[in-house]
Amino acid sequence: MPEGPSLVILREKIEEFAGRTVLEASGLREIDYDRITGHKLLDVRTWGKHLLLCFSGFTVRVHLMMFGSYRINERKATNPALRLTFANSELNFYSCNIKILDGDADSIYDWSADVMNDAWDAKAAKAKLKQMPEAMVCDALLDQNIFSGVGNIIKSEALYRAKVHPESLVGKIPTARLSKLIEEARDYTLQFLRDKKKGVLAKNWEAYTKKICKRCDLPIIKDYTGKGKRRSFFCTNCQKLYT
DNA sequence: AGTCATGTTGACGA
DNA sequence: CTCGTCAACATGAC
Repeated sequence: MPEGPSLVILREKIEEFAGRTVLEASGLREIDYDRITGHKLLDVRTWGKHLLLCFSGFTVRVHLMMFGSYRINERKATNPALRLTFANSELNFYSCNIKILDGDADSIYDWSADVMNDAWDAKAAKAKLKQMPEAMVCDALLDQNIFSGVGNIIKSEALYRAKVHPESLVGKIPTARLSKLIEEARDYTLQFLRDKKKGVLAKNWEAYTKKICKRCDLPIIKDYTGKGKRRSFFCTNCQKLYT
């Protein structure tokens, strides 16, 4: 379920809960739910794949990890990791990592690292990449401190669109090509959001899960790349390997 | 039924 | 200390 755009969709669905007071907080995790109970939800934000429920002086971070799900004014059969009960409404988060962070979200998060955020700063991303020349670019794209919100689908799509092989070393990629990749990461992430809303996400994949390269008709390679050994889909003919 | 997957952290041993 | 590997969490599609 969760790459950055999916979290934006979640945020948009529950934004209307901002301003309401939590009558009761409960769930399966080992956190202090009582700290939330009785407080007014001030804002709903996201930072990459993090959903941030903002209260005065603290922030509840919800991370859906790989299998997380949620229900709004509905319940699944299983117990939630977090349930927030409001007057006549409730939010349920299942199989999520839940953490209460001290302080306001603005003091914790660097919004310019979030590919989904208006404050996204491509130059800052490039500067961070320059600091890790020996890293494989497939790993760098999944680094949430650089490309917060980018996940494994966006990784393969951005690399394919920028014509860069996933196992390329960051420091060996020509600077113009690196800028192109950063731009594609941002642009495809925004397309992901539009496509998902329209229900055409998978239809517009050009590399992820594909078998044949639409550009050259040669096979798309599926391999587990980088330190993370995460699956990558790429065309060795169209995507240049910089080493 | 077994395998795999849009994610991340922490333990452990070499 | 650091690196790599594995385990853990947990759900649903095929």
